Amino acid sequence: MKPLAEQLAVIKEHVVDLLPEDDVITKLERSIKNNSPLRIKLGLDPSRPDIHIGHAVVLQKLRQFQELGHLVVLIIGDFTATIGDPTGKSKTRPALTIEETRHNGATYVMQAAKILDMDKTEVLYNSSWLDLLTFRDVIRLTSQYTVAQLLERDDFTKRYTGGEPISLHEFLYPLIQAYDSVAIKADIEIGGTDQKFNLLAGREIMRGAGAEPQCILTMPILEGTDGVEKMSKSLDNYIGLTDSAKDMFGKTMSIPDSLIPRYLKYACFAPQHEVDAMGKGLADGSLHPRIAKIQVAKQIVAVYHGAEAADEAVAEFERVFVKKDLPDIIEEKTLPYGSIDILTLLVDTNMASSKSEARRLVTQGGVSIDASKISDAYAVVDLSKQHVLRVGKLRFLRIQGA
RNA sequence: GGGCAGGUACUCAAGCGGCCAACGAGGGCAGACUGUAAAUCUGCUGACUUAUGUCUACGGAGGUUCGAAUCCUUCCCUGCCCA
Repeated sequence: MKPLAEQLAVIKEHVVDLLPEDDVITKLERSIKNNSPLRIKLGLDPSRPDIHIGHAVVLQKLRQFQELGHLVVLIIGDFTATIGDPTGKSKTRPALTIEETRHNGATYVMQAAKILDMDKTEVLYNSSWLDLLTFRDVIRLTSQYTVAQLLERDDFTKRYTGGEPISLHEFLYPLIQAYDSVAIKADIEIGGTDQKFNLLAGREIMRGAGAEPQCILTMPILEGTDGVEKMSKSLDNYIGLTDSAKDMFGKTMSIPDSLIPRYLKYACFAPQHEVDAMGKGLADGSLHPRIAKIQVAKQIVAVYHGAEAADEAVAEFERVFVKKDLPDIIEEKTLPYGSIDILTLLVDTNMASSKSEARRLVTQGGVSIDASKISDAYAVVDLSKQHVLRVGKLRFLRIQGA
C-alpha cells in the first residue's frame, strides 16, 4: 500500500469535508500496517435507478479509494425503498416492490461499474439486516437521537419552520442509514454535501452501538445543465451515464459558461492545476469559452464512451450545429401509411405528445421536412419516399412508409 | 378531543355564483439573436376531427341553482394554537 501522506493527498482532492481528519489518519495508518483495506460505504437509493454525472462525482472519488487498495461497499437501500413515502407526498420516494428494487439495484450497479472496479466492490442490500430488527431494536435505536438533533438537519429545519409536514418515518431514515454503517462496519462513508447530516448520524449511532465510528467524506453537488439547480432526472437537467456519446456531448455544450471549470473539476475529475489553468485562460480571454467547453465535453464523453466516440461526437456536433447539416446517425421509423397528415405523423412518431402540441409546433415554425419548414397544420406528407423529419433544433427522425 | 387557517394546472400563487380552461410568476416548448451557449426579446403552454364548438379539470362524494373553483352537507388530508 502507498504511504500515508500520498494516500491522504489523493483522498483529500476535490472533497468538501473530510471529518474528522485525525481519525482518517489513524484508520489509514492501521490499514497500511496490517495491509487491510478500509471499507468505504456509499448508500444508493434504488427508487431512481438512472444515474448521471452528478452521482459520478462521488463514484470517481470511490474509484480513487480503490486505486489506493481500499474496498468499496455499495448499499442498495431496498428496505427503505419498499416503504417509500407512505403519505404519498413525495414523488421521489415511491414505494417499490422487492423485485423492482432488485432490478433497479442491478441497473444501478451496472452503471456504477463504468467507473468502479467491481473486483474491489461489495454490493449489499440493506433489507438483509434491517428486516431482522425487532420493534424493540428500533426503539432502542431512536433513543440515541433527540428531536432537536434531527431538526438540525437543514431540510427538516426549513420544512418545520415553514409549516410543512414532516412524517415521523422521515425522521427514522437517517437512523436507518446510520444503522447500515453499523451493520457493515464502515470505516468511511461518502456522499454529497446534502448527506452530511446523515453521514454524521452514522458516527453517533456507531458509537452508541459500541463500534468504531466511521469518518465522513462529502463531495460537492454538481449543478445540472441549466447551471442553477442540482443535477437531477426530475428536473431534466442531467447528463446520464447511459446517454449516447452524441447526447452527452450536446448536453455538456449547453451548460452556461460559468460552469465550465466546475465541470472540468468534478465531472472529469481533472487535477486542480488544470482547473486553475482553464479558469485563468477563461478569465483573461486567452481561452475562448467555446473551445474550453468542447474540451470538457470531449473529456466527459471519453470517460464513458472512449476517446474515439468523443472525437466522433465533436465532428457530429460541428456538422449539425455549425454547418447545419444532418446528423450522421438518425433514428429511423417505418410507418404503416402511404401518406399521412403532419399532425398525426408528429404524434405517431412521439415527436409531440398530443395533436394540440403538434399543432403548436407546426404553427410556430418548429417543424420541417427535408429541411423545408412546414407551416400548414393540414399538410399531408407523402410517405412513398423517405423523409427526414425535424422538430425543434435537436430532434431528427428518418421516416418511411411501409 | 376543541378552536383557527388551508387543500386550485408541472411548481408557487390569484380567483370566492355567470365575463374561468381559470390572473400573475417560475418552469417547459417553439422562434429571433448566438458559440446548439448563457443573458435578452417574441409567441405558445388541458385534450379533441380548430370549433366564436365539445369534453375533462380547481382534495373526494353528494346537494342547492337556469348556472359552482366559487354556496351548503359530509368525508379525507395539511399546518398552527389550546388540551
